[in-house]
Amino acid sequence: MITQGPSPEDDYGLEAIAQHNAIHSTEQFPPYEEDAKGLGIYSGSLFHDDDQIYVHNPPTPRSGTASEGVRTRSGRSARRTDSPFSTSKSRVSKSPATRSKKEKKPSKLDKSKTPKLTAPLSILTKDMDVPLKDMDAWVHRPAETRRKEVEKRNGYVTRPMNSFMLYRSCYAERTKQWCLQNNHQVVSSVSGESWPMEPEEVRNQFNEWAKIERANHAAAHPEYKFSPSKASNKRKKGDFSDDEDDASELDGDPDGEYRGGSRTVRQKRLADNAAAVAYLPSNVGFESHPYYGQQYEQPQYAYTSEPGRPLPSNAGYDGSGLVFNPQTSIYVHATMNPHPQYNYMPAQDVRTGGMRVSTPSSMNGHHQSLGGYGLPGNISTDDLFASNSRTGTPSVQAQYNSYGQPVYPQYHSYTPQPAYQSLPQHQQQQMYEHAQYLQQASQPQAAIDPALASVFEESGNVGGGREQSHFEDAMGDLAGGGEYAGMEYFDEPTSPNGWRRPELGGQ
DNA sequence: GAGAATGAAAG
DNA sequence: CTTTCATTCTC
Repeated sequence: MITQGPSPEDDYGLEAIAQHNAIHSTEQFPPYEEDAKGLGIYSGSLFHDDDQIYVHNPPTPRSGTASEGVRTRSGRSARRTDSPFSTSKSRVSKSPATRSKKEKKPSKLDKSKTPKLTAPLSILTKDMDVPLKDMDAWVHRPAETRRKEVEKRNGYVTRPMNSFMLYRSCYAERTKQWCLQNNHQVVSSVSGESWPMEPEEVRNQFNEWAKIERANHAAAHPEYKFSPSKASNKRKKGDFSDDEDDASELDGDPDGEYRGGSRTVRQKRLADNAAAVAYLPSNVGFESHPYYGQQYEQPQYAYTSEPGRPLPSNAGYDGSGLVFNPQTSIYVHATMNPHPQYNYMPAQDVRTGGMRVSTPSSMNGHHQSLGGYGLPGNISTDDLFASNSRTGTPSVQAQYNSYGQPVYPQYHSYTPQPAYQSLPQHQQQQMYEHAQYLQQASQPQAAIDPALASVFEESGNVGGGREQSHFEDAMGDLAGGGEYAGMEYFDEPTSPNGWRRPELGGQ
């Protein structure tokens, strides 16, 4: 991260926006050298929230000596996203003394392949024709489908994807297109960089999906238990006990010889999943159910999870806040918002008076409006049609996937105003400014005059004739080494995304 | 408990 | 190999 990159003088024509950012960011922050080209993500758009200004603070590996959080296997310091759904007790503190291993991994990935993003992928790729993967449909795959996948893998049960994996998968195609390469190392890298930049609502949405995915995965494979292989033998060749022990504890399934040692399915520890199974209907078999016939017609997504409030007879919920639909044997959505104070979107879809929802993902308790971020789901038809008329795209109609769920092409552009209508004046202003900055950050060219952004959009330069790749556009100063100009990183952010008030002198 | 290790996708 | 996060294993 801190690595002194080539520090090229060429700034890919991003001087304008860089200066713009610098103007805003250097006022209250010690000016870094990299600031000029730092392309501070949100630096210019100090995000106001009730008189509080938040600054996105990417991790600073060097400075974060106190407690910089988790480190990945590769030694990189993991960003603190503070997943609201993390069941594990914050694995936050990382003792500074424990740098026994490699403090930092050089990362063989070529630096030139790790572009510095100016905005999250949800913004950068919002106008691309490449459709996003319908993660909502994915996480709602019926158990039957899931079991077929297992059979296809010769009985191997994979782990459910976590929020980031879902995110990465969702944007993989667009990311590849955006970077103009098929290297998934790059996709992962870019996704990893984009993930902490994503707005709260976006990450919350993927956290929701991850939660749903986990629940449906557990429902489809009640006997599954994650059991990582003890193949730490690779490293500690010393304590090479044996992996035959694992074989002994196997339930004796015939199909277990494929992947070395890794037994992911154990029948013995059903108790561990008892909590998850407890609220399941007795007929967990559910092979004969037509999955999504009426699932989304039913109003169970309007339920709240207030403890004392009974749920309708056709729904139940567990401690995780997911609603289980017995008719489909599928978990639908979470009903609780663990961090409501971080939502700057209204609790209801103000565009529709909270009445209409387009996809189940918007049926959760959050009622987030993510259409602007190009996420599948949460896109009202109003947005689609409005965008349709704006962009001139041929009829944008909801199509349905094999699960009977609507899948919307992502033709719409970010039109934040409609979502703000019913908000208080000051909130409208906040969100508008925030959106404007994101919009601007996604289009460095438009930094000359943000008003021209719409012209850019409608000029139809998205799909075909782009002479220069986004990849290069967004490649910032590599010398920055991952630091955003004038930013401070707090090890204990006041919000899950690392946003925090800079306060006065701060640090 | 903390920290290390694994594995989810994918080409 | 590459990413973050969830989970389990190991001291």
